[in-house]
Amino acid sequence: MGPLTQGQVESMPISSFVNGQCIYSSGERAGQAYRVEFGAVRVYRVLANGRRQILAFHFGGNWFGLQNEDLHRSNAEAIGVTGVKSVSLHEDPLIWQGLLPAVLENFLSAQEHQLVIGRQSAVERVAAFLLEMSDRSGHSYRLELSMPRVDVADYLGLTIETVSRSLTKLKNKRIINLLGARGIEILEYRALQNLCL
Amino acid sequence: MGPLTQGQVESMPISSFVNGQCIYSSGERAGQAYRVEFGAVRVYRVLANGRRQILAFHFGGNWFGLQNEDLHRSNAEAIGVTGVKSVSLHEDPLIWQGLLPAVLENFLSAQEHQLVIGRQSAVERVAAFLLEMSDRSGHSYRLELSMPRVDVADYLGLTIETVSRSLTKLKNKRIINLLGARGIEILEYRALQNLCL
DNA sequence: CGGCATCTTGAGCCCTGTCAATATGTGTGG
DNA sequence: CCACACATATTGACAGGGCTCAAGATGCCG
Repeated sequence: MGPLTQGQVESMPISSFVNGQCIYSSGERAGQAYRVEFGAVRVYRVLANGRRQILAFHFGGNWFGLQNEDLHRSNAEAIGVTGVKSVSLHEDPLIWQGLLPAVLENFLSAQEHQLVIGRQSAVERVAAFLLEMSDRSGHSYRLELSMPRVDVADYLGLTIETVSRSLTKLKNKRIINLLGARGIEILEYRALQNLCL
Repeated sequence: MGPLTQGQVESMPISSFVNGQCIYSSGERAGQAYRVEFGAVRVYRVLANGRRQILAFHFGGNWFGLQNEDLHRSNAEAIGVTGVKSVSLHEDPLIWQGLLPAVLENFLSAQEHQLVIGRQSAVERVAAFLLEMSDRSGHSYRLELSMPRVDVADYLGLTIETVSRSLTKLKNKRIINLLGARGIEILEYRALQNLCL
């Protein structure tokens, strides 16, 4: 991803996390950039009343935790067994050059997601989510979601019940198939795309 | 903002735009970074069915249009009479160094906004919006919104009717006062903050 | 002062959240 | 390999917040 950081990152050891383990949390001192090696990561924020919004999911190769400020404003947790490499942002100011593409990518994803949660209905959001997951796992038609329904809901700004109902609707329309609790089979890729228009 | 770009930008001429005029639009060739000199800018995307989501508002000093890809994915329009300076991103690759803080700032704003449109009710969104506008105009208690209701609605993922009703609710609670169509007087700053928790 | 855009208010409905019960799946220990 | 227990997911009934459609009010500019 970042050409300049390539060597510096590759030489770092992998930190391993178990399911649900915190990688960093809000209020902590920042100063590291992280890259997922295996597994998955959720980055989220919580409102005072307990409502949670997942800002992004990160999978193998994705960078996260990129920020200038000294304190973290969000939390990052492992989803399942997860490996992460990290580099310090303070030591070498030039490190940012290599990370810029990653920052822009994260920024673009955030904007993309604004559109989904701002202007789409429940089924449309779920459809968009399935497409995103499919695309990020190499456009595969069969995939295992790495996160539970709660995470999907908090990512899409919905409740787990609505997510579940939306999935059922898509299943009844023969657009997808549900394989167990986490498995998804996409039967009509185009139909999903049409829902996101 | 960007120390390295300071000189290069200052020497650029100001391009002027009238209300509603397009600065760039989706599909166009990118390659410029823009900075608002006076006036305001809305950056938005439109879904195929016509639904619009405003991703961000930009005011004096704010950078926008920052992206790596060759094509724009969003539209930028002037709100009122607006002046903009721009620098080319291709000529000098080092230009990005100075722009990095601006990118991170835009990224952070996008995340902040995800929380608002993902997990807050109508009144809460409007309250958050008023606070944002107040903060960005120097924490003033009296302000003139530079954009019409439809822009506020498309920014917050609501309809103009709901925005209007939410403002009325805040007025009835003596938290704000409405001064004409665009004027806002904040009576209870803390009350607004409490709504956004 | 008149005309038009913008904003507000009202009535009704639908989508999604809430609360509650049931079902499914997973992992552990016998 | 099965039984049990717990976590996770689905389904149902109901209520409420926000959207839609429609009318009226306000403000702005010529």
